[in-house]
Amino acid sequence: MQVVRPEFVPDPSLSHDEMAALQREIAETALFADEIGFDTGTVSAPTDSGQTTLGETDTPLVAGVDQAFVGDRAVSAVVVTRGGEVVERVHAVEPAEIPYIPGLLSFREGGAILAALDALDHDPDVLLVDGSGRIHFREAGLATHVGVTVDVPTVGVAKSLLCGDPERPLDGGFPEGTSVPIRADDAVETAANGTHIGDAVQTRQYDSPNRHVNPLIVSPGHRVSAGTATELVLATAAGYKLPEPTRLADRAADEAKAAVS
DNA sequence: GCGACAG
DNA sequence: ATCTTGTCGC
Repeated sequence: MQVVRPEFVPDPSLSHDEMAALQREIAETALFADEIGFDTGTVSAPTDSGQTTLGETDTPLVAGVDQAFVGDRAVSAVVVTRGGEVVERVHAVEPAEIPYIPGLLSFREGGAILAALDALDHDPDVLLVDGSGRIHFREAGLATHVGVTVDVPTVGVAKSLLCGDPERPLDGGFPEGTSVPIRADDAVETAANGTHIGDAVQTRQYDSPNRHVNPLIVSPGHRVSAGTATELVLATAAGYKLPEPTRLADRAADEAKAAVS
């Protein structure tokens, strides 16, 4: 898939202020409401009702995106799935021009992700990107930046909270299948306090009282609402904390990294 | 100045 | 993200 908005391709040579300014533009261009070309109810993980039904060419393509690093190089892997089955896997290696800076992650990893997406033969209906989307200081996290640049629906799937106020403490997690709203606070400079910017989502939980799993932090990237983002993550989870497309991309990134090392 | 911060 | 063995609990 190709870049649709060249002006938003992450440029690592920009100053921090210019990066922040670009993110504000991206956030204004982003759509945090549903504009997806498929039915959320048709999305599923492998372990649901057996395997994929014969020839489900109508089932949406859900891709997982994840990165690994080798020295100063970023390895981005994209795994496209349909009904829980792998349809395509690609990866790209690009130099990581700048260090990790909270709030500016897309300028470090974005280039490698766009390169990997460019190598794709299939055009995913939605991308599950590791990191934040709308849950970001300027509502323009990695998932939002990538989604707006290629104009494809994206969901941010993070393992920890960057900013925002969870409606309830996240420590200890919640019952499996549950989600808790995360609202904008003073750290989110572009949104009014209280705005629903994402959810803490419990894709997995233990039954025993002396062991628990912390929730995933899910937020809209582009062209999806908070509710749909959470729904998609829960629908593609298959017994593990990470949704299946993300897990597969995780593994693919590690394998590609090993091959590059 | 202090705190807080995805991957 | 990455560096890494054992270890606690199902």
